[in-house]
Amino acid sequence: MPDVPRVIAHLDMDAFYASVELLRYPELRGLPVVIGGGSRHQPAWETDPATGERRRRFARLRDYAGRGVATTATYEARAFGVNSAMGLMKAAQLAPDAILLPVDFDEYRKYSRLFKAAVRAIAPVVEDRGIDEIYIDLTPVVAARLADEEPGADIEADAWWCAREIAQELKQAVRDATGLKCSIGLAPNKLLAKIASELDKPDGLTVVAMHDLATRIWPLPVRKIHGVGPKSAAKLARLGITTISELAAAEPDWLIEQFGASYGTWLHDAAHGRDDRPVVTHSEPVSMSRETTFERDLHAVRDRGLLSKIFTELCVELADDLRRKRYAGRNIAIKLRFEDFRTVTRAKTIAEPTDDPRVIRRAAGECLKRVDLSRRIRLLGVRVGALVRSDERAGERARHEAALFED
DNA sequence: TCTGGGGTCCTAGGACCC
DNA sequence: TCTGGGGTCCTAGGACCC
Repeated sequence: MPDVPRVIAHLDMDAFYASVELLRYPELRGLPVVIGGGSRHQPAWETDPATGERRRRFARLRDYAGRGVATTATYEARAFGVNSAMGLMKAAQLAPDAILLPVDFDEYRKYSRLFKAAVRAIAPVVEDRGIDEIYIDLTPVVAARLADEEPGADIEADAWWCAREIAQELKQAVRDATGLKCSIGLAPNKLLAKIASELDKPDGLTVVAMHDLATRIWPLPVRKIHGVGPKSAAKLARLGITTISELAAAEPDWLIEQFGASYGTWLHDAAHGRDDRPVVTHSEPVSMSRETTFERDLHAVRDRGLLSKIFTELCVELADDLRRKRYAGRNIAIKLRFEDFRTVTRAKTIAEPTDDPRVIRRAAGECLKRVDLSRRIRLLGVRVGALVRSDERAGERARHEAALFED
């Protein structure tokens, strides 16, 4: 095998949920469509009184009332300023005539499996980054294809050319398998690949090599770095840094002073495009949770019965999730969000991992007793952490019991 | 008429043990 | 009487991501 440079791809599905919905409702193509909210705005069939024609009736954003947010929007809706995570009430002000569709995760997961399988058939080293994006290590694929390269050839240039061809094949394979478009970024590492995939959305294919850093990456705002969120961006702005080039020019020692050793060092490396994280093909879950925001804020005393019912339901759903996926956990935690949006958590570690709804409910109930409940509550959540596989747990018990009889 | 739901990782501080 | 340092486990909160 020739010694090819490391080539990482980041593949991001374009407006994923919205695009899946357009496969189902092609008549909505070209219109502003927003996905989000509950399930009460399901499209319904109706008959046109004039023509007798059967057609679907879709909910409009202006008719929405509630606390939901937009999960995705088509590019036509984004043109009105609607973004994901925006409250639907606010989105309705910007685009009252936009179509509103409920989220259907089962359907999106189906398409997620399809596109990931299509990619793995070509390039098997894939890291899952949620339902609609993945990292792919193309290095072995490139190396295999350049195996016959003559010595002395420009391997570096050929590798990037080859990677671009593979990326084109990946886009076509995803399209064939799902009917959906994606954007791919190619770079020497995950950090740059992630930024690259966003540079030419939708349906993009962008290569960012190290020598493109100053021209393609440095002019961008710091917020484009995956790991710089609203808080850090605001703090950097207060310090006079808004672009990645300004961040790259900052003294590492000064960044460490401002942001601590770990984050400060990382910021400096990120601005210089340095990142050696591997593409991780397998990972185990750390925690599972269920939470719900109420339609109206609930009071611990006045709404006690309803609150208790919802609390138990969350525990039952969570236990079902754990059992279905064959996990159990020792750390039981609750989360509350109050009417003023302040969030508190309480946790309790129990002796043995559990997936039993009653055990979870009891431990969670004990956590709840440690919270001051004088304010009204808008969200309640339950989480189980410190997970182990249920089948391993049986093995662990057996080993533990066997150990008791040793010596 | 503000602000979902499901996650990961990090930090700081306290308890406890050696 | 005063005074150790390291390691592990745990909790609570927060930043960030999709």
